[in-house]
Amino acid sequence: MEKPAVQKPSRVTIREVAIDAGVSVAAVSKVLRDAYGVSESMRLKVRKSMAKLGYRPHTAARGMRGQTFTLGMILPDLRNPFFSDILAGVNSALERTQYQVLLGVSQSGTTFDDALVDSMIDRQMDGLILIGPTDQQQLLDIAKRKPLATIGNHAPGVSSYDTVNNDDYEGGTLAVRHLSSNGYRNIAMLSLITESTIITQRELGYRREMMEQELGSYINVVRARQTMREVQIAAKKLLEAPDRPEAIFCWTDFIALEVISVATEMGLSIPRDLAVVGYDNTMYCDFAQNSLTSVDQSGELLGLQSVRLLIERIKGRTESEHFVVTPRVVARNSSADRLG
Amino acid sequence: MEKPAVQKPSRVTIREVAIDAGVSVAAVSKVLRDAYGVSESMRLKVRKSMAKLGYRPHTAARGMRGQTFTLGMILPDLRNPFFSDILAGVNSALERTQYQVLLGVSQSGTTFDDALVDSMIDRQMDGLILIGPTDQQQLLDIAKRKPLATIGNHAPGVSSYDTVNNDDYEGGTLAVRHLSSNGYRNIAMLSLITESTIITQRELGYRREMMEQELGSYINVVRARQTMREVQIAAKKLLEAPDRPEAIFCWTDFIALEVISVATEMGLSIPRDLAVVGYDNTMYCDFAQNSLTSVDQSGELLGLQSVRLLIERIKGRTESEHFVVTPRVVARNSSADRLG
DNA sequence: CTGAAAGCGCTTACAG
DNA sequence: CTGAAAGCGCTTACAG
Repeated sequence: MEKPAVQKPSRVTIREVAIDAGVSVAAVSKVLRDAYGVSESMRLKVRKSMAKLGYRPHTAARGMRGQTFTLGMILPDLRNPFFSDILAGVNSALERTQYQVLLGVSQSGTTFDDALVDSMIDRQMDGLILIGPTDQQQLLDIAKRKPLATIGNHAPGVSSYDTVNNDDYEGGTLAVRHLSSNGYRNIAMLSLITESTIITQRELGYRREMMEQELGSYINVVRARQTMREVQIAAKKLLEAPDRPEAIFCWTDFIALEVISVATEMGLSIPRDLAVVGYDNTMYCDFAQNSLTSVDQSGELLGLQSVRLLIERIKGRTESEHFVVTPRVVARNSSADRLG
Repeated sequence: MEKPAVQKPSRVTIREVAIDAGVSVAAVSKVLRDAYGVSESMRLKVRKSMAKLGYRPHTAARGMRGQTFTLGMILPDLRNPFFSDILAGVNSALERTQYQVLLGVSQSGTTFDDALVDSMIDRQMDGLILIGPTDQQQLLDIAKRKPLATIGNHAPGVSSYDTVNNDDYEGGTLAVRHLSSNGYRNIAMLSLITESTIITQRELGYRREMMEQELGSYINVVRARQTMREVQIAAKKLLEAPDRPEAIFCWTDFIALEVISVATEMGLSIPRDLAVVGYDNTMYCDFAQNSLTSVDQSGELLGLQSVRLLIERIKGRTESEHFVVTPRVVARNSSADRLG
């Protein structure tokens, strides 16, 4: 390996701060960590020297013995604007702390990319926020190694890590109730091929509420992978069937938009010929050409809570917390009242 | 600060590998780094012990003296699916290397959030890929501290860092040429309030080609910030003017979709009453309800090249490289031929 | 309250 | 080709 071209302008270290302030290296370290056992006058002196010299703690060195004050967050992809909402919440929770969040994107399917998880642990992240996959064995293994909080993974019985979720069962219920009260009866669900507990819950909510509304004979759950091609095929199949549904409840907005696209290309009109409801209430729902009704699960709140719980756990909490927020339907034109 | 609850299962260190393999610690380090001066037999022995013990290098410790094999990438936001294309290219470039990429999101406007940049440097990232802001002074300062490559920043004269871009001037030119050849004459541009060189180039290409097509009298550049509200206001103002444009060229897809939304709500039909062209050719262009013509700048290629250049620079290259890819128009219904 | 010293897990000259 | 030793910039018991 050749010599790196980086010409380090010799970083200011804790030692130089100590000399400048006329105190010991240990003292500076204590001030840095806000540890107890330091007099006010020393604290002031040290802070002054830090500012004067432009001292910045060296994260790798801190990580060798203590914390890195870095949280790792893994997203399943970067296409779904829902993650932008979550991140907004994460950032606002981090604002007044020493922590920073660094993101990784795991392209894999039902589990997190082990290489990425390992790499975050190798980099001494203090804790992990994992979004998406719900392989319990993997999550339990990770929780053994690092403080962990998940988003989008129902595991109410787990004690070794924290979870943050919206009530997906309720979300499925609300979607059906909304469509039913707007006059739709033949309501299908376009779901995801996955082991994910959140998808399972949405499906369950859909099924139960269909029964509840005495629409049990219309229950129809079609599952597809999260690729454009597979979604198109699934949507076409639904729309070309002799008992074409009057409405389709989709597991995420992204997919709902694709369904609108397929329906439009088939000459169907939304919502006259077909109503569509999505999930996540992302910004694309608001566009007039979509005007997509969607279940809002408060991404920002989920992000905020995940950070709060994770930092608590890093600081020593050992019992688990499982935070759940109630979703709500944001009605738009794509599911307008049939009679209206 | 309380004691962290992490029960480290005592990581396998380089020392234990050395003992197991019956060699020195230095030897293991050399094998780890693929450094020269190690016999084949020793290399084999060491690798075997590493595998047997499940050794994983401790990134923070490596970072204290050498490299961390971590690249930092900063995105301006998570809403634009264009960044997903870039990341796909980044990942495929990284596939056969030891490097990993970690993402940060900087919400600020015309410069990168210094706190985020500093934090990546504090964390001993080996190099940085920065997307978006183009404050030259800031970029030059960063380049002094770390190997740097930018995406979406034209700086052909700079020698201290590398740049990767599409030819935004050509992109602006192509958009106008496409619209003009499809019969549109009164073509406005909806641009971004920014110092960004890529926006400047797109505007310049737009203006020059309008002149070239003898449409100079129609030149009209309106600038707005990247918020829904401001874009709506700007779009409405354009569409309510007495000399309403026949076509609007938007600086990114995202904004183009919002223009379609505003136009649709005003009762205008796309493309009969208004043609729209976007930029980035993101996946949302394909939806039938959008069917948005867009300038494709090959995000994947940009991501790939940025990694290639950055790693070269980390390995010691000091002259700069400025990679430019030629964009192309992907025509869809939103700009269909007026006569057709 | 304050500080000297050991040590975190590596890499890097430097001898051999 | 191989290894002993110093050191990267911090934190952590442990004395004082």
